[in-house]
Amino acid sequence: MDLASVEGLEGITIGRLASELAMSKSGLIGRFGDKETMQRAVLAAAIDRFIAAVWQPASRAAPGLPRLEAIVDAWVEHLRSGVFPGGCFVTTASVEYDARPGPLRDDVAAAVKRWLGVLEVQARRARDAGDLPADRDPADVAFELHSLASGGSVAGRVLGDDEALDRVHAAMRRAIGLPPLN
Amino acid sequence: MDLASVEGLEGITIGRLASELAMSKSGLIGRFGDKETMQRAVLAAAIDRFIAAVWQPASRAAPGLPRLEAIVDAWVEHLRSGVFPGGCFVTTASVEYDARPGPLRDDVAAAVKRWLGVLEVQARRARDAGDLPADRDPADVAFELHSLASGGSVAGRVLGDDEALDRVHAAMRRAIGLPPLN
DNA sequence: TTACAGGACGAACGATCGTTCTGTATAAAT
DNA sequence: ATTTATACAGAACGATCGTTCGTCCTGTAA
Repeated sequence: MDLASVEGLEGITIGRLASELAMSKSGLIGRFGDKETMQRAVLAAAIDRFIAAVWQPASRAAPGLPRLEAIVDAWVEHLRSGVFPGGCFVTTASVEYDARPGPLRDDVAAAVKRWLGVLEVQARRARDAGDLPADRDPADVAFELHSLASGGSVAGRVLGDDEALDRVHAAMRRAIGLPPLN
Repeated sequence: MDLASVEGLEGITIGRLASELAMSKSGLIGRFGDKETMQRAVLAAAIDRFIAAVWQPASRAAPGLPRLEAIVDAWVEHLRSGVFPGGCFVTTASVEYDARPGPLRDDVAAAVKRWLGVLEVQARRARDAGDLPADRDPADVAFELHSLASGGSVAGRVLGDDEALDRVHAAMRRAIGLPPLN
């Protein structure tokens, strides 16, 4: 995962990864069968880590706006933590496969769709509870949050801008009608 | 540019590009010297195309909010046009090099910084004219617009969602306080 | 004591990578 | 008309790519 977050899933090389793991190429690939299966396993592992870091703690908050706020906080904190030295894994994979059909693209799309669904459900609950404007489309809210996190973290990384994630956080809170943090 | 927008700048291969251009490998690389110089030339050409498609028409609008609106409209239209079969070039390059130092990373960072500067200037003008709230940070506005365009277009591509750019457009207009389009 | 499954190894496969060198043909300059 | 420069083809280079092969070692079951 570390290697792929920097070089991309497509940038993983059996030879290099094997030497990084102090294994032989054949010993490594024997675990998965072929490279694509290994890439899918890496992606699945990274998604699990995201869920554990963001969804799991946030799911303890009350449904609706409180949970949405908890998600946003955990999300930004996850991006800030630097668990992946190369930035958000799914964003990297999205860019890599958005124009390249195949199982990996399907896996990435499924993961993004699932996450957007989670966000949309909470946005709808928030709207039904009166915590979001009645004319606000929950799917719009979900898509906007995802776009900000994805695009913002990439821009911050390439610029080397430490304040970027603060801006992302502020924009996400603004998107769901929460007041600035301070 | 077509090839790189799909496979990424790092995914360009001298052999493949040469055969796509019906040239020999040596004939192609002879033009640039080495691969990295060629990649930088491709990136520069893509940036020129972006400027021509987005900034040039928008620069005819009055400074401040009108110009910001023109930029947003042209920007979304540029993303919609599909000039690059693999999506926004600078976003792809940002993800590829955000964790990989070198001249290409520097080029990408410089381009993003320059564009954010353009957006920030117009946001400040809009704020000074009273078209944006006085407590709204122009740099925040610039960063938010960039994040939405970048992250939103990628998400839309990987999901195969045709409405995605409409959502991006709406979110960008919302970010600068403009009313929904209809 | 034997049989066998699983994991990992080193070696090798053909293919492709980026780069370099040499030769030739065309166009420009003298 | 002759020289010079440029553009490109062709061949070859060492390196690395993903994959496959046969072999060995270890641990468990019969």
